[in-house]
Amino acid sequence: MSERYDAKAIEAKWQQAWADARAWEVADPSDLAAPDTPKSYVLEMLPYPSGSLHLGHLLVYTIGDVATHFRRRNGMRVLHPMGWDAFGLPAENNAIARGGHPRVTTEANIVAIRASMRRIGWWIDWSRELSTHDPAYYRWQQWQFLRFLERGLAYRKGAPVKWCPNDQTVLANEQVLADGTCERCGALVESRLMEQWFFRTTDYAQALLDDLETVDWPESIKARQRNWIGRSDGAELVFRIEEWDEDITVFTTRPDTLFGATFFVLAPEHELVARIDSEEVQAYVRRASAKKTEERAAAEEKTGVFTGLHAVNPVNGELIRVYVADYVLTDYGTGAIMAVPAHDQRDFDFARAFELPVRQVVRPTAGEVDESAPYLQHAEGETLVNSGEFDGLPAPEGGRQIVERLEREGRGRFAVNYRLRDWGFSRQRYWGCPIPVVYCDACGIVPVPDDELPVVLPDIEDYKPKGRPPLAQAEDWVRTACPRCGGEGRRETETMDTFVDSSWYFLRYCDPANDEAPFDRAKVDYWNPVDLYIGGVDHATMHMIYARFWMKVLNDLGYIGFREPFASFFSNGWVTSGKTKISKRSGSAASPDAVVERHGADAVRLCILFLGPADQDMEWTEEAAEAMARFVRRLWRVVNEVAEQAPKGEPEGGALARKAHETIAKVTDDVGRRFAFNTGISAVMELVNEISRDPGGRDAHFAAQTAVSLIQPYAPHVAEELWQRLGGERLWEQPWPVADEAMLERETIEVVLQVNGKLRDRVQVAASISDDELVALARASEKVRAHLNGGEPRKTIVVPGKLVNFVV
RNA sequence: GCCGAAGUGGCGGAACUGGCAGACGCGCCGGACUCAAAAUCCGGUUCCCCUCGGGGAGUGUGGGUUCGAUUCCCACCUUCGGCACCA
Repeated sequence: MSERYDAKAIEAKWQQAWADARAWEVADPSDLAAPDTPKSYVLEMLPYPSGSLHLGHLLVYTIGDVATHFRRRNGMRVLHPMGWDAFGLPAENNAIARGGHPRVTTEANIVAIRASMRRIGWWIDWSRELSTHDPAYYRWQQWQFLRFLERGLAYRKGAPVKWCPNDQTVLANEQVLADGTCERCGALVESRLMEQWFFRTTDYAQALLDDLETVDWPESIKARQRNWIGRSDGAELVFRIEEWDEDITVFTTRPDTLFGATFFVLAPEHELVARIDSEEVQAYVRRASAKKTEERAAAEEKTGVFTGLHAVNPVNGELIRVYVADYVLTDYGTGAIMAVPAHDQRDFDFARAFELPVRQVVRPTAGEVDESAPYLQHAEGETLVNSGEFDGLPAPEGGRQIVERLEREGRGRFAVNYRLRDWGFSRQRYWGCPIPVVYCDACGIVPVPDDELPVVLPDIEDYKPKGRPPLAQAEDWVRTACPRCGGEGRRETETMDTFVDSSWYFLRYCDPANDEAPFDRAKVDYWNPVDLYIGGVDHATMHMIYARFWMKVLNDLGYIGFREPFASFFSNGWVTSGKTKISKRSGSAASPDAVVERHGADAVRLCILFLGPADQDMEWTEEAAEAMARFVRRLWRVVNEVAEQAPKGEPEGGALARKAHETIAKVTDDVGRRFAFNTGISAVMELVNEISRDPGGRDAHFAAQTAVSLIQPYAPHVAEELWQRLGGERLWEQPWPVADEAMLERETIEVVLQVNGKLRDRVQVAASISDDELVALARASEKVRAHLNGGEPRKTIVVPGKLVNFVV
């Protein structure tokens, strides 16, 4: 009998061996321009060190780790680094609530998480570790910001912004959830007019949309980004306000309905509305702005007020009434619309409430028109009516011709509108990267010179925002000489959104110690784009859009040679542990530390991937962890038996050897191409079951070596130990096994014999059998003959290697 | 409303380009080893009929293509996720 399996001892032993060999570090090739081996950059989204590791981390980093091992052993130079998204609100709020500097708590968390990660045995190149709160890192972020600023890609403007009253800071649009609450804390977000820093993401809206075609991402993630960018094709049309003789542009996707515009609406926040000298109008505007965005959308009845003004329809000169109504949004399109109640539900509702005319201008070619609802179709089958010279044209064509005419008259043009808006990135909080500018009364906004970077975040006493950013307390820090005129200047007291930190961190891993530039272009161009990016869907529209935007800018500025950061993306599922019974012994809920302590790292790594497909949500259960611990023990026992009993040497090509080769083919496909980790593990379990039937027998040694080698990416420690017991050395350096195709061909295969599609018999035949021989063999089968009833088949279907089917 | 994903045993889930549906695991049932229990090992486990051999039904529903459909096509139902007074 072999000795008891001791996970803790084996895992510690091999982790020490790898550390001694510095096995997990990866060097750049000696010639970056002509690399010796293919590279692969495997990256998971960097963790936020606000607490300790959780089961979600366990999944993400184990997926990346398995991919890392697999690619490494397939002869690739694999970069698999780790870093810390250290800035951000939770650390700061925690500091406010419990005292202590956010840096202290954050760094303590990093120490703990790093220890957990090492205990799990992830194959991470710790020599490239970075943290976003390190001045050596954010120095270069400030440097890049200044390059953006020079090109006008970072700018300041006063704009209505989303304000979280709980976190006392501005939020980016992406950080506000659909129900109008803060993505971080859940508080209802307000709208405020504030001076803010923005990045010009809208300049890149079309590129962000187009380049989605070039990346290998799940369709659902691409769809979310398309949705978020929200391209609409239509036209901008110019209406004149008759009383003021002033032009207002509207955006519409339905220029074909222009003759049906029977009134005109301005958003309450539209700049012209403030100039309307009417107490009734201004009272309405005040009421509307008091309402939350959410209430506005939920309102059953359309509300609004007539301004007394009239707009001139550019296509026919018709005068229509101008209303102010809050169903028109200020931040989409131009904040003004032409209202076509006959063909738009919202305009129809408003027209009903205010008894405005409804004029149908698009008719279906066949069928009756229902006057009680707007007619919304817009296709070749629909034709224009009541539209002057354009009558009878198909709707889309009519729309084109209307815009073309207005274009000639200077009253319109084809236009594209995006839902995407510029990224507001300044935050009125302490724990973030300082924005390196100085305000000077004489010179305005003055960038801090490159050689004075980094602008280091100063220590302060109280992190709580009190109507001004907490950094304003650091008066000695704020007061500084203007870099341009030397006069009195004040430093920017707002900090950057943490999404800036995570927009380029994957570049820094390629050259983490560089103190002369953010990175060396040759190194970054060698490793990037990231070949496999792994993370949660929750970052599909924030981080993943910002990082793409950042790369496009860096490419345009000539700092990098690629435009997309993430060539392929794997979106991992959520892990829950709701139903897990908390063990009385451990006394704590399912945390990676606790489950690793109970079951060992190998079992836990296997378990998280065996629970189900890694891109779907899953539930962690103690039963599942026990099951995988059981498998590891079984593997241990079976392989040890093989090591003691089975003859070594070349495989003899028996059934077990064949099974081993089949398993190689299956696992290679599952890990390498399909990311089907659960079925890959199943295949190895199946092989181990086979071996256990006769652990001293023919081919058992080879089969055991194969099983151990294949399970190595999942359970590297036990695999290493067992490999050694089977007589091998340094499994981590062994090439990934290759299925012997010739053997798979050589052996016999099972062929299914059918009559009329029904299974009648099975025969084992040589894989090399010819179709004719196979058919003859099938005819000879008594079971088949019984169903042929002595007759001749009408048709014979042969699927090579699979079946013969006689149709009678 | 628009966009996306998914419906398979008691459960998690397999079935890669149309070819033995239910791999692998959990749970359950039976057995071995134990004074006993735990652990471990062996066998069984979609449902319904059947005396053994076996037969019939079956992958959300209804059609279709095909010798053959979980897989392809059409229509529908349900669930989950994203976006949305977006002009």
